[in-house]
Amino acid sequence: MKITIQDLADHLGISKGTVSRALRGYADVSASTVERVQQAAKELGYQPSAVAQGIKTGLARSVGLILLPKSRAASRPFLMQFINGISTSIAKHGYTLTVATAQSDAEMLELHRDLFVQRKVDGFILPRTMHNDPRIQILDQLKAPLVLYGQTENLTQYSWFDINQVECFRRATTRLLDFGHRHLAFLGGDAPLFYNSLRRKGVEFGIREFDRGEVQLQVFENITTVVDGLGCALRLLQSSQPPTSFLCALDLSALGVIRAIKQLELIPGEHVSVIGYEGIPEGEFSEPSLTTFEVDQYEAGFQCGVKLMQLIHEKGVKVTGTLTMAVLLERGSDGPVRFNSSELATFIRNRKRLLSSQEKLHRMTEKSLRN
Amino acid sequence: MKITIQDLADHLGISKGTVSRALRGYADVSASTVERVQQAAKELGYQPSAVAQGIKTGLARSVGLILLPKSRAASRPFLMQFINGISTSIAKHGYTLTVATAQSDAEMLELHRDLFVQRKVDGFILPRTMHNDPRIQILDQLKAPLVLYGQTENLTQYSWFDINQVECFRRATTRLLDFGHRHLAFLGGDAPLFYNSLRRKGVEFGIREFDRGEVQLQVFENITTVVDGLGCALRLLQSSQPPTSFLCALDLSALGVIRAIKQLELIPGEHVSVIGYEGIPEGEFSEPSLTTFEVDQYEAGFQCGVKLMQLIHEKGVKVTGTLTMAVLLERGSDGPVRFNSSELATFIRNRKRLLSSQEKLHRMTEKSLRN
DNA sequence: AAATTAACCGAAACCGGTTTTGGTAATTCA
DNA sequence: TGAATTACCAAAACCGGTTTCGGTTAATTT
Repeated sequence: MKITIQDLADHLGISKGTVSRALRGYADVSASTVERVQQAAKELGYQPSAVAQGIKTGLARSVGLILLPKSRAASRPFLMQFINGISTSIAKHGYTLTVATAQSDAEMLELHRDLFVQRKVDGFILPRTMHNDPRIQILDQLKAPLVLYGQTENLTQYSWFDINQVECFRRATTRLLDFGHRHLAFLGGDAPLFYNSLRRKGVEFGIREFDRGEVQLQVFENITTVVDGLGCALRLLQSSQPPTSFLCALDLSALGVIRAIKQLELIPGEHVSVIGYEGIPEGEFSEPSLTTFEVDQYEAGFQCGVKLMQLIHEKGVKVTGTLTMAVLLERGSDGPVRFNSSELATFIRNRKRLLSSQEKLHRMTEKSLRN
Repeated sequence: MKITIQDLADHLGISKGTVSRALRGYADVSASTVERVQQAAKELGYQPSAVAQGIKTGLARSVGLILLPKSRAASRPFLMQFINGISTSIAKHGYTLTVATAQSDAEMLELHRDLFVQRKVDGFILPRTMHNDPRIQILDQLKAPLVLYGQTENLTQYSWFDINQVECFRRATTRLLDFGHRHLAFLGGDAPLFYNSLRRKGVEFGIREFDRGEVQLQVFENITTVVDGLGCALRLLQSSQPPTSFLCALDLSALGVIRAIKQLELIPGEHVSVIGYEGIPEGEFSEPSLTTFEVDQYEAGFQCGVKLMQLIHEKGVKVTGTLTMAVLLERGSDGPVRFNSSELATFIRNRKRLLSSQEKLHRMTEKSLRN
């Protein structure tokens, strides 16, 4: 059925060793033979079996990416472009991407081990790095090449790629402080993931640089979805000391915050400011559009792929870490402070009280417009 | 470094053939030997190399999924759960998923051919089926096992899985007609993809069943993003014969339509109805929430995986097609017709004219509330 | 012209498994 | 008790490649 190297050799009347050497570009094959072999390979559609090649070279020519779909919120938006980036960079080396999913942390670790021990993959890309990431420990034992997308402890031992999230959130914070905000809330994401502490650290740096004692910061964690952000912001805004601005670790929660602000009949970007992070498409079309940092997920995947190829192919190569910046998209959800926290609290209280009368007015307007 | 079957055999003092037969469950190995081998394998952490196994069996134990990231809009939301479904079902057979991305249609075809000829994958899952899908033609030539996610021509020759989209859109249409709508717009998606004609057909069936001559349908295609839907709906609603309801082939465009309705100061679900398809998370939290059909992408991936495993392993197995239903989520974006098309047109015209005065009124309300 | 050297290629070993073949020892049957 | 099975396992062949080794022929050097 499928044509093998022996078929090709028989067809040409030469030995399969010579065919192999001709195709691999060895010097001890005459130019005319190389030409004949290449020609025949093309005509007969011969391509060497990656499986058979792998047995001798010890390489599967595939890299592993293992996903945990239960952590749905954060991994969904970035997946396609990240995969695209990885796939594109490793394809240059004849590599493909093996994607597997695990339903639990334990299964995830098992999968990493099994895929490598069974030689289904030659190395791994680890997204969503955690504190003391258990994947790293296992793969270290197996001496499996790996590249982190994200940072963690003992970074000098690994190749990694990441966005400088500390700097992003420092800038975002400075921006809000420059706008005159003095009551900030930081809505963190998945607490066990390393990014979360980086982003919080950025906020704290920004405040520390600036602080003359009058800045208030409230910190929350595990706010990962629109609903989380909505609920958290509703609660905070109706407290006695509401924040006048929100720094959100994730765009999704930022969109929830915007929704909360609107639900309270306030204007996001005027009465309350919001800044997100990630650059998901929905942020562009929300009302107002979301001020956020746009992360190039394609580039992230691409760089991770490049680094992994280096680790696998260039022996003795040193590990490398790369830190890049995300782009701040200055859009409509933040701006100069209008009220301080106390004023905002009063405003919100009054508004609530008058909501019914406003509703009534609204209805009247509606009615008058109807004909 | 890595332990091989020979290492294990040496360690046990038996031949590697016996080790292999013991692990594969052959009958001509004594129970005690099987026990010893399994024990030692576990202790030494031996797992056979999938690469080496593959050379004899001719199988790579991997299935291919090739994505076209340029068609970003439609493939993004469904990817994670679809991959999860595939991966979960094929993992039961020791299979993994090989994901690759192509930047053009030509590259996509090449990739399919190469991955199969190089034995990197044993078969393919083809999402987003097209009319006369060129992938099928190529894979047929190679006799590569394949499963379609979606339908196409000559369906009896292939295994496939799909949602009964004709029925979904027939029901959606009937629903709107029962609500009293008589002016419908169908915003189709990617025209070359097969799903698009199915969904349109469903709409047409629904109308034909019902029609007493008074139903008007406008059909559009290639409305695949929020922006597309927004633009299209804005234009239609401001025409002289605006539709009172929108059937959208994609949730994303439906969200755009909702936005357009709100931009015209109309209330979605009251003044104008919208129904989407796919069940993306954003639809749950839009205002109003989107009435749509929820597609179980995990299940789709799972079934595609199951069918592909059948094709690969059970020789002489017949191809099978499966059609399931999506669940209609009756939410807030549709409802009984309030105005007919002419009335709606008038209403929108008046509203536009009065927009400035309403704005003024609004501002006054704002002001009065501020203190 | 003889001796080297270079060019080229076939043969064989090898990679890590699976599967077939064949042989020995123990058991069962006549 | 001898013959025929049966149980078990070692050895070898095989899968489809890669790579090493060694030999033949032609070209170059002395």
